[in-house]
Amino acid sequence: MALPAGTVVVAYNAAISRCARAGLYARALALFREMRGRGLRADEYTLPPLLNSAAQLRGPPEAVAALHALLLRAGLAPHLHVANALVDAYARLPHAGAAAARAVFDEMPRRDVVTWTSLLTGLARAGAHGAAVRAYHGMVASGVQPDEFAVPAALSSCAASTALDLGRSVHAAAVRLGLRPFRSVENSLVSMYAKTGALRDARAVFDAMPARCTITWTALIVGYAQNGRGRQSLEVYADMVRSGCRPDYVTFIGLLFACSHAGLVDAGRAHFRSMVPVYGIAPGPDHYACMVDLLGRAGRLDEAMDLLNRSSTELDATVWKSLLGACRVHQNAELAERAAEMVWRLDPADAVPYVMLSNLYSRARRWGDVARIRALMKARGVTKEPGCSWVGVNGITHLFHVEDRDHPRAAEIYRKVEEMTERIRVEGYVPDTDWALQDEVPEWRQRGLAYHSERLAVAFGLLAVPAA
DNA sequence: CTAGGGTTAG
Repeated sequence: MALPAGTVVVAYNAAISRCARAGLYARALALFREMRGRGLRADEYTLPPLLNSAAQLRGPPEAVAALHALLLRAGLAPHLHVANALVDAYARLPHAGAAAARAVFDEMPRRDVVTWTSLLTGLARAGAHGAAVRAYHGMVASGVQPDEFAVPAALSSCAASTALDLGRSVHAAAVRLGLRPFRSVENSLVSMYAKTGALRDARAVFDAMPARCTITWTALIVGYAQNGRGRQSLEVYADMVRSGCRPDYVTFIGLLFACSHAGLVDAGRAHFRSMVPVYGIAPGPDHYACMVDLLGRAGRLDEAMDLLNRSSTELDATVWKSLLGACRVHQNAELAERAAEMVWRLDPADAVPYVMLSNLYSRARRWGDVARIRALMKARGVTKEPGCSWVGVNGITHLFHVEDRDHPRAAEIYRKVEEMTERIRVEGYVPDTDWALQDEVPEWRQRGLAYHSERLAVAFGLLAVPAA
C-alpha cells in the first residue's frame, strides 16, 4: 500500500528541517536529492530549510542560485517564508551576496519584519553598516514595526559604525515599541553603548537589567577592554563567575583581549589555562591569537611560539598575523619570515605579511630585504588597498586617505596638521620615519607620516567640532 | 514540516 505523496513530502520536509536545524546541511541537501529522485515536488515548507542549508554549507554560491531557479519554476516565490529564506540565503554568501539579496528584496511585492531583518543583517555581514542602519529606517518608514530581532541587528550596526546618536534613537524607538524587556535588546544596548565609548550608559543598562546572560557579561567585558579599561574587564569577569554565569568561547576571547591590552600577562596565562579544566572549553585559534598578542606585546616571542607548537587546534592565518605583528615590534626577522610563510600558505593573497615584513626590514635599515619583499609582492600580484580614517561630524562622515586633498577644507586641515605637528614636536615628539613604506624617496617618508589619514581626520575633527 | 537577531581580538 502506497502512502499519499503529500504525506511523504511532509515527512521529507520534517526530516530536512531537523537536519538543517541540527547543522547537518549536507544531509539536508542529500535528502532533497533523494526526494526528487522519487519524483516528489518540493513545496513552500521544503525550500526555507534547504536554502538555509545551501547558504550555511559554505559551498559554491551556485547552490543557492540553483534553488532560486527551482523555486521560481515551481511558482513558490510568492510565499513570504520562501522569499525571506531566499533573501537570507543570498545575504549569507560572501562577495556579491548582499547585492543578490538586495535584488531579490527589491522584487518582492510584500515584505515583513523578517524580510527587512534579513536584508539588514546581510548588509552588516558585508560590512555595510551605514546601509544596514538605513535599511532599519527604511523598514520603519514603510510602516513595518521593528521587533526584538530587528532592533538588536540595527544596534549592532550602530555599534560597528560608532554611530552613538543613531544608537540612542534606536534605543528610544525600542522603548516606545515596548521592546526593552527583551534580553536580546538589552544585550545589544550594552554592547552598542560600550562600543561607542558611552561606558556609563552601557553600565546603566547593564545595572538595570533584571537578569543577565553570558552574552550580557561578555558585551560588558569586551566594552571595557576596547576602551582601555582592561582591569575593569577582569572585575566584571570575576563578578560574572561569582554570579554563577558560565563564560563561553566568546567570553574568553574578550577576556584574553582585555589582558592583552592591559598588559596583564600572568592573568591572561591563568585564564587561558583555566579554559579546559574549569569550563571544558577547548581554546580555538581565536584564543591562540589573543595569547600570541599578549605574550608578543610583553616581548615573550619564544613563549608564544612554544604555545603554538604545543597547540592541538588547527591554527588559522590570524594567529600567524598576530605573531608577525609581535615580530615586527621586537625586530625578530627570522621568526617573522616563518610566520609570513604560514600566512601565505593559508591565504596567498593576504597583503599583511608583505607590509609587516617590509616595515620590519625598513626599521632595521635592511633596504635589500625591503626591496626583495616589495618585488615578491608585485610578482605575486598582491595589492594592498590604502588605509583610511574617518570622523563623523553632525551625522556626516568625512573620510581621508594619506595625503588626501579631496576635502573641500583641505587647506585649513593641512594648516591644522602643521599646527598639531609643531605642538607635539615642542612636547618632544620625534617622528619615527623608519616605519614608513620604502618605495618612496627618503624625504617623502616623513611626509607620509605627517599627513597620515588619521592625522587628517583628527585635524578636521578639531576644526569642525567646537571646543567643549 | 517553513524565514530573521543580541556577545568575537588583529
